[in-house]
Amino acid sequence: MKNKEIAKIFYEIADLYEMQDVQFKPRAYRKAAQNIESLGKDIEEVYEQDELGNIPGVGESIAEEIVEYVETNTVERLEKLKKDMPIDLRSLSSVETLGPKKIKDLYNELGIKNLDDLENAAKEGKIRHLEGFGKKTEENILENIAFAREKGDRFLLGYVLPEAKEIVEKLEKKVDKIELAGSLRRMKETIGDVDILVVTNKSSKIMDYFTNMDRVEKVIAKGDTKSTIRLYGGIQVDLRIVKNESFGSALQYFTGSKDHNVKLRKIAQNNYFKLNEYGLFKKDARIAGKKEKSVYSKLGLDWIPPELRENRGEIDIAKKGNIPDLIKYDDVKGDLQMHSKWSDGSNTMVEMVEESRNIGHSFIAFTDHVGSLKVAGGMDKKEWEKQGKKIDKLKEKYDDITIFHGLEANIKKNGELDISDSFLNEAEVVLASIHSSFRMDKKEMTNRVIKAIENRYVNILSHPTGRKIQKKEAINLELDKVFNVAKENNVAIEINAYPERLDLNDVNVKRAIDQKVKLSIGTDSHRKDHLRYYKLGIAVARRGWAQKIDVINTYSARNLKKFLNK
DNA sequence: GCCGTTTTCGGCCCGACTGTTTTCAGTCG
Ligand SMILES: Nc1nc2c(ncn2[C@H]2C[C@H](O)[C@@H](COP(=O)(O)OP(=O)(O)OP(=O)(O)O)O2)c(=O)[nH]1
Ligand SMILES: [Mg+2]
Ligand SMILES: [Mg+2]
Ligand SMILES: [Zn+2]
Repeated sequence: MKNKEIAKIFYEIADLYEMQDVQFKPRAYRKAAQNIESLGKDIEEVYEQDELGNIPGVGESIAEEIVEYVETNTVERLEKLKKDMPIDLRSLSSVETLGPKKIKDLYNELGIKNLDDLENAAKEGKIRHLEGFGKKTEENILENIAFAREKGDRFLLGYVLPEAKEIVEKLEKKVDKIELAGSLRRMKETIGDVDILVVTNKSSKIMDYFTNMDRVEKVIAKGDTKSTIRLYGGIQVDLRIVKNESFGSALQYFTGSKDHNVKLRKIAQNNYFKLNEYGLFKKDARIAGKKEKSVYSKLGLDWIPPELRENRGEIDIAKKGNIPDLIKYDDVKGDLQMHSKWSDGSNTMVEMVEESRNIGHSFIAFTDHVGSLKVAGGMDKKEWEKQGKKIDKLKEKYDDITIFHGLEANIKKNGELDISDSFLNEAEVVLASIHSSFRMDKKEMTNRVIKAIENRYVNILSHPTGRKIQKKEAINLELDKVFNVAKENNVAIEINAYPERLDLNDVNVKRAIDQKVKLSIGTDSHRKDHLRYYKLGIAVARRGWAQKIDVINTYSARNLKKFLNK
């Protein structure tokens, strides 16, 4: 898949055009880049089918450049732009307060190309003399370079969410209303910062409190309606305060995404309205603002669940009144992947069951590793049967939760599973997954996975693409073929809910839904506190437009048994 | 550069905070 590479090229072109003060092209290139990134389809396939023009935001000239890249591995336009501006734009932009205009001036006036150049110039006091710069600007730059150097990737949803909720709890008692917004409310898999919306009439007091909390490393900005802080550990938090009359429109604004907002505001314009965080206005009259729902309805749209607000077609569907009833966070009745001490988990089965009951699950499956995966404590048949005896006891002990005795088998290089049929036949749930030989030709890999799915004992294809966010690329797989075969064989595709996996991801869930293949949520818990991550799985399902019927975890234990006894 | 139930050419979202300015540009949300 060259989607990411190509998107990166177009983002870079956008940035370079922006520095040259070229109008609107940056927007066009960014939009194309985003749509290529979230295509959910291999762009080379689209190229082969000669359908590049069907990608939103891709017109004649960008399509030509995609062709150019696929065929020559380079895009002339970018090479030329880079020659004119041979600087490390990425690292310079990562310095807070440095944007395209300042970076351009710094290069033109002082020849600054990278962070080292920047640091030297600032230390030598050269920057303060430039027009539009000053002493304070120079000091800020120097201060921010250090953070830019150590700043890492975006944060994982599963790890930020609890921290964000802690901050909300601290503020909650002091304000009238509070809500998480931004990418956290949209439940995006990675999070750039924490965005919090508040209603209060004691704005300056709250801002004082917010900017003086424990763990605040730096106050980046502070005003009456908006402040930004950075906590130790690098997480940035934005706080926005509005009056109650604007709560709904502010929540709409602050939830985003940016592109979703821009499109809504365009629709408002077309209706001779104006939309901003303070409300929807007809002339000077506020016709919506208190409730988010009325902002959408006054624009002629269904209310859109935050998870869908990525400007990937949801607005057109809302206009037609066709937003589906997505799976809800309390629709899921159980967890279909977890490990215990019997393989590589760190809690006992009793502890896992107790915690699952606390969560409110009505069924769970133990899916400990079996077979050749010895590093993960892979059990042989005898040991797994011993585990079964224990599970029988647990089944007797607990009458409020159904426990399935499952297993996670490995898909060998040739597509066979690494345990015998008689072993597979004993399990109530069979997960199949790839744990080795990740690098294979796309066709070979697809055949390998399909062969596993066609195994009559397999119920769930687990962590189907093997990606780990920011750590490991997805395997080469023709997902559409895999989904098709899975559907025919009554195999569910997993949404692995572990924070760094989230595999399938949102766009691939959408493709699965389109093919009507069933989905299974499993936390892949290796400790009892991982069990809470099932909500991340639901979030991914929602972001992929899944409804209740698409997800087998919403079945009653009875109906789930039927599905598993295929 | 892209796009269209107001357009195939003329627009392209709208506002807060900071530092540099003497009325606003740049960056960010
Ligand atoms: N109308 C409008 N809204 C914006 C713009 N930039 C940001 N917003 C809104 C929508 C965003 O979801 C929200 C919060 O901004 P963030 O920069 O934190 O983005 P977001 O949380 O979506 O993603 P993140 O994970 O933080 O990178 O503010 C903009 O340029 N125009
Ligand atoms: Mg954010
Ligand atoms: Mg933010
Ligand atoms: Zn494991």
